[in-house]
Amino acid sequence: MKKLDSTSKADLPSQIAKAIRDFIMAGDLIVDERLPSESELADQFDVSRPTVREALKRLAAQSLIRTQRGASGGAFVNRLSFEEAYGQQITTSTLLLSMNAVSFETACEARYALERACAALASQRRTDKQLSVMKSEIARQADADLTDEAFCASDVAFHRALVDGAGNPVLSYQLAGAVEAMQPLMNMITFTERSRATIIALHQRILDALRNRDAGLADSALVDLDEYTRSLGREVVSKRQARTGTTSTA
Amino acid sequence: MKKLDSTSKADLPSQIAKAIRDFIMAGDLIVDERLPSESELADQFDVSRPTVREALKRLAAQSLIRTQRGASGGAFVNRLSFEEAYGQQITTSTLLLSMNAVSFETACEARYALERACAALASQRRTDKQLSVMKSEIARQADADLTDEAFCASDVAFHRALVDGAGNPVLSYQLAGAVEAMQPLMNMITFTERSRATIIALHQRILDALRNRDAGLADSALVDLDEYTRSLGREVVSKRQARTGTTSTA
DNA sequence: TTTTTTCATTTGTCAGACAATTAAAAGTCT
DNA sequence: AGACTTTTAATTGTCTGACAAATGAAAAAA
Repeated sequence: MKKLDSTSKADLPSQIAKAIRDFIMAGDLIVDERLPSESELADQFDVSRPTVREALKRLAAQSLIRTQRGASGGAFVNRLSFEEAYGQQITTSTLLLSMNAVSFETACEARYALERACAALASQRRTDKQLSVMKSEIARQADADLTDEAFCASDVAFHRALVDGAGNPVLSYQLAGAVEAMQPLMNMITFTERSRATIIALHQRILDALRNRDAGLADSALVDLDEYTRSLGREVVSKRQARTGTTSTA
Repeated sequence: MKKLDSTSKADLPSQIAKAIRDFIMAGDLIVDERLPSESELADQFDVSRPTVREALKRLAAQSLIRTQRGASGGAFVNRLSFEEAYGQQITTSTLLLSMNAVSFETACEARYALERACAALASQRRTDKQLSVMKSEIARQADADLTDEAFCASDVAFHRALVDGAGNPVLSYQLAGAVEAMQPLMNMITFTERSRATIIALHQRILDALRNRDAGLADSALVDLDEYTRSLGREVVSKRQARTGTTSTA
């Protein structure tokens, strides 16, 4: 049924995990189907149960399977939900950004490039509900008592509504990772009263454009927001360099 | 140092993995730093070594750590490469598309929306090397003996060069997942001689536009390619429905 | 000093055991 | 018969202990 490559130098759990993963991805195991028990798998692959367990844990870490204890328990092929996929994407993106020292400029550019693509679609398809979410987030952002973190969170919610306005779950999924992963970077930026007002005004321009289904205005507002966000980032970086003399970009 | 939430109902390896992952993501463990040995971790978390091992395997499955045997071996924080991130993104995206029955239309729309965003940047930044890659892929696609799979692979290579032309690794990373994940769907489409010629002509238009740094022409060529790809998809779906009477969208 | 050997450390794998959980089967009462 | 309770078997979760394999470092020999 399943076979291992005995010539491979990879450790056994990896090989077993790969074999099962290939099985699932090829469609030989469908969603909610039960895998053989750990003991049976151990027999099939001719390894011990702990080895099989490690392989299953690897798959569980990727949300490919879920396990259940009990009489009719076992490992089941998991229907990957968009939510779980978000989580993984965010984890991966966050690490990529933090470890590969992607510059704020690069991350910003990618984010707004994707958002502009969404805005073009959203200007056609946005629902009233999404407009009202954006409106209420703008109202929240105007609260002077808001902490920087809360301001950023509201910002994320606003942009999320914008992205969802495109009505394309694949785009929402792709972008969610980028936006969320950028939040630690965004949090490092200090939002003065003046910069908050500027951002809110730009948000309002985006909202108005979407309300009027004007893709061109939405795009130009996003371009301006892109440029403004980058200038804020540059400011923070230069200030820090002046203060510490470091050249880190992370 | 590290603590577990004893009130959580999640299994121990999950909690341990989360604790270590949070440690890494917070920057308390930097790249290439060595984690305590499995025995030491077992003592710290007050669990047995196999339990720790399962936790480490989960992290290894996410490419967060790598392990090495031997005297000075152990688990080390892994520098997540874009390549590894690609792999994970592709796995996740493929499963999402295959299991959540995203329609061909939706996937197509997302893909070309992202590509158009890249093309705008690529028209400014593309290098001669990327242009030559695109040119040679077009030449390959003109070979009538090419199998459909090889044609698709060449198509992916062409679009990859286009995306890389944007010079933004974050965008490349985001899009790689979408494009690769769509390949199984694309492979299902039968490419007639006529459709191949049409696609090649559109590729040529894109190449010419990028060569002349004309963002507008590149965009309109991609819009046309988007529309043409979707029409091919609709054709295949309607033919299949007529033949089998199924209404599946996957 | 250079090479070889030995050794301690660490992960990889295994075997076996017991606990916790759960659904189904068996039993019991009305 | 039907509803409820108890038992039971299956399965994963976790632990203990052990040995193999790899590997770098220290010790010994040339």
